[in-house]
Amino acid sequence: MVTQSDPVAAPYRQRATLRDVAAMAGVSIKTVSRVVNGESGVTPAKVAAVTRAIHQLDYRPNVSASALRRANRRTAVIGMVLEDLANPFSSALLRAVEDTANERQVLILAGSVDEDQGRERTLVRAFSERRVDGLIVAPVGEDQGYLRAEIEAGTPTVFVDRPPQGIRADCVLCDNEGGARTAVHHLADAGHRHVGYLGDLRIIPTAQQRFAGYQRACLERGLPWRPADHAHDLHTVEEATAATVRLLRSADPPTALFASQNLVTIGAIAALQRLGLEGTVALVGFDDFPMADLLKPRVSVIAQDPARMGRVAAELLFQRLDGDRSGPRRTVLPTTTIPRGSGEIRPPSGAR
Amino acid sequence: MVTQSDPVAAPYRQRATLRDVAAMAGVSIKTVSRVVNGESGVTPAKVAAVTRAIHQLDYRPNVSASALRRANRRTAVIGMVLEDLANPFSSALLRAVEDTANERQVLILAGSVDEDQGRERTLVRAFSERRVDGLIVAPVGEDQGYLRAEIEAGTPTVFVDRPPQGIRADCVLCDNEGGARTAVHHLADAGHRHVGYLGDLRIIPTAQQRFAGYQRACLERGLPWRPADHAHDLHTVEEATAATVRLLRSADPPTALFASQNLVTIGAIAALQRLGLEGTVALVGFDDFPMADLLKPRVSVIAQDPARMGRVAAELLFQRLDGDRSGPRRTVLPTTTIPRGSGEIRPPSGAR
DNA sequence: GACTCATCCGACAAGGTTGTCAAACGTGGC
DNA sequence: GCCACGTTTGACAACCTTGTCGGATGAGTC
Repeated sequence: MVTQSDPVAAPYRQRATLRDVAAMAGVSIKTVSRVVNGESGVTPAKVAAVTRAIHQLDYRPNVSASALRRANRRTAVIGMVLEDLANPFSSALLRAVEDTANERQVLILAGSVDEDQGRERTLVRAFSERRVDGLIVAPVGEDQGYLRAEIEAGTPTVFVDRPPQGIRADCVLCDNEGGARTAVHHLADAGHRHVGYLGDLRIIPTAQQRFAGYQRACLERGLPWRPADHAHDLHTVEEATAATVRLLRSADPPTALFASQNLVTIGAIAALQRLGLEGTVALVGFDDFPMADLLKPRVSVIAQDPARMGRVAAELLFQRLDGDRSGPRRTVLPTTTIPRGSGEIRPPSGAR
Repeated sequence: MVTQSDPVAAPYRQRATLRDVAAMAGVSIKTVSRVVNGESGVTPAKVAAVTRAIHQLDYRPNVSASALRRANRRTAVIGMVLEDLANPFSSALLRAVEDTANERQVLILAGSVDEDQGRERTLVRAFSERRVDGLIVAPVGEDQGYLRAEIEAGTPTVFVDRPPQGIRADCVLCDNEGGARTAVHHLADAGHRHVGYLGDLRIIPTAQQRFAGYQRACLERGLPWRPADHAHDLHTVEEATAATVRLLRSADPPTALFASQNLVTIGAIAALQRLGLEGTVALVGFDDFPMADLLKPRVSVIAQDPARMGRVAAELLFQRLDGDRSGPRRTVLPTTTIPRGSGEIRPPSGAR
C-alpha cells in the first residue's frame, strides 16, 4: 500500500444561507424562500435577482432546517435496517428500494444488523433520532414491539423478508413454506425418497417456515422422516460444508439434498465437490445466487425475488406516507422454481 | 402474490420535545439539554427527575435540530456515492465504510449512479443539502471539479476506486495497472504468447489503467500486439459473452484471456463453457467473485480488496473530520494474485 | 378622488435545539 | 451577619428555515 501526500490547506468558506442570498439580491429572506420553493407571488424581476444571487453564492438549501420548520416535517429520508449490506439478498433489497425512493427524491439511510438484536434497536433509534420519514426493516430480533412507539409517532414501518413479532404491522414476505415444499416435491418427482435437509439458524422465522415446508412435503409424499438427515443452525458456508459431509458419509445417506439458504447451498456444493458426488446426489437450493448456472452441474433453485420484494415494500411505505391509514397489510410473494440440472439428478437405481 | 389487510387506524401521538420533558420534570429546557448531552453542572436530583421524564415520554432527541444549533454543525451522517449498491464490489465498500462509521455512531446515506454523470451530481447535491459531514465517492463522471465547492465548504471528500478528475483530492485506489500487468505475466509464465483482452467501457479510468497494464506486460514479454484480440467497452455479462465467442472463433484465436472486470470474467466463462473450451483456453480475471473456486476449472483472479479499500477510505475521511488539514493524499492498494487453475492452463502444444 | 380588490412583499414568530450570560443559591471564612 | 467565591440554573438569542398576517402598491370602478 502506497500513500502519497502533498502539503496544502485552504481556509473553509462558510456556506451561504437564505440570509446571504437575500442580502445580495436586495430582498427579504422570505422572498428568497418563496423562490427556492417555487411559490407564486414573486415578480419575475425579483425571481431573476434571487436566482442570480443563488448561483453566485452557490446556495444550498438546508433541508434539515427546512424540515424542522415545514408543516409536514418530512425529511425526505427513509431508513433501512438490513441483515448485511454486503450480502446479495440485502443489497438487492436496498437497491430496489433506492430505485423506488429515487422517483420521489427520497434518500436512504441504511445499516446492517448481523443477526444482532441490540444492533437492530440501536439502528432504529439512530434513524428515529434523525427523524426519518419511514422505516423498512428486515427484523432479526424476537420482538419488534419496541417499534410500536415509532409507528404511533407517525413513522410508517414496513417489515421485509421476515414477519415482525409482538406487533401487527405491514410486511412483505416470501412464500418460504410453499417454496420449500415445492423443492421437496421436485426432488420426489425425480424419484427421490430420501431427502436431506440443510437449514439455517432455527431462531430465524424464515428458516422455521422452510423447515415446515420441507416437513409438509415429506408427509404429503410419504417420505420417511429421519431426524438424522436434518442439519440445523448452519449459518456459514463452512458449517454447511461440514454438515453436508457428515450427512453424506453416514451409514444410509440421502440421495438428494434441500439447502434452505444461499450460503448453505454453496457450502453443500463445496462438500459435494469434495466428495466427488456433485453428479450423483441431487440438490435444490432455496434462493438463487450468481453463477448458479455456470457450475457443473448447474444448480436448481427455488428463487426469491428480492428486487420485487424491495419494490413492493417501498411502494407500500410510500402509500402510507401518502396518507393511507388502512390496517396492516401482509403481502406474500411467490417463489419461482428454476430447474437447471442439479435438482433433476435421479437417484441411483439401487436406492430405495 | 397474496395481500391480506385488516381495517384499523390509530391517531398519531406527537413526539415529545425538550420542552415537554422540561415541563414534566419541572426544570428549564436548558437543564434537560444538559442532561441529554451529559454536561456537568446538574444536581443528581434533577438528573434523576429529567431521566425519569425522558423515559416516561419516550423522548428522542432531534439530532437535526441539534446539529443546526450546535457549534460544530455535525450531523453524524456521511454520504456514499457508489456505482451500484447491488453489485458486490460496491456493497463490500459500503459495508466496510459502515463498520468504520459505526464505531463513531455515524450513519450512512448511500446511492447508486449506474455510470450516469448527471445522477452523480444530483446525488452529491442531495447529500449536500442534507449537510452530510463527509462524502465518499466512487466517481463516474469525467470531471469532479464541481465538488470543489463542497470540499471548500468543509465537507471532506474521499474518492474511491477511481481517481477524481479536474480536482486534487484524497483518493484510495487499487493498483489497476500493476494487477493487469501481473495477470498477463502470469499467463506468459504458463507459456502463452497470444493473450486476448476483454475490457470494460474505455471511458472508465480503471479500465484504461488495466488496459495499460496489459499493454505494458505485452511489451515486457515481447508478446505480439494484435488489436483484433482486444475487445473493449464490454459492460454486461451478455456483451462479454458475445465478444469472447467472437474472439475465440476468429481465424487465429488467443490461447489465453485476460478479463478486466468481474462481469466480463463471468461472461467469458459462459462463452468458454458454451464453446467447450473452458479446459483449453486459459483465463485470468481482474477482481475476485463468489463461487470462483467452485467452478470447473476453478478461476484464477487478480483480487482487489474492496473491504480494505472501504476501511482505508473511511479512516482517511474520519481523520479529516478530526481536523487533519494536510494536503490531498493518494493511497494505492496492492492486488493479490490467486491462482486456482484457469490461469495455469498451458497452451496447446501446437500453439506458437 | 374615494373606494374595493388583488397582488406582492416583508416583519415576525415558530420549529427543537444549544451557547451565552447573568442571576440565584449554597458554602466557608471572617 | 457579611462577604467572596464557586456551583447550579434559567432567560434569551440564535441556528436556518417556513407559515401567518398585515401593510404597501397599483389597477380598476364608481
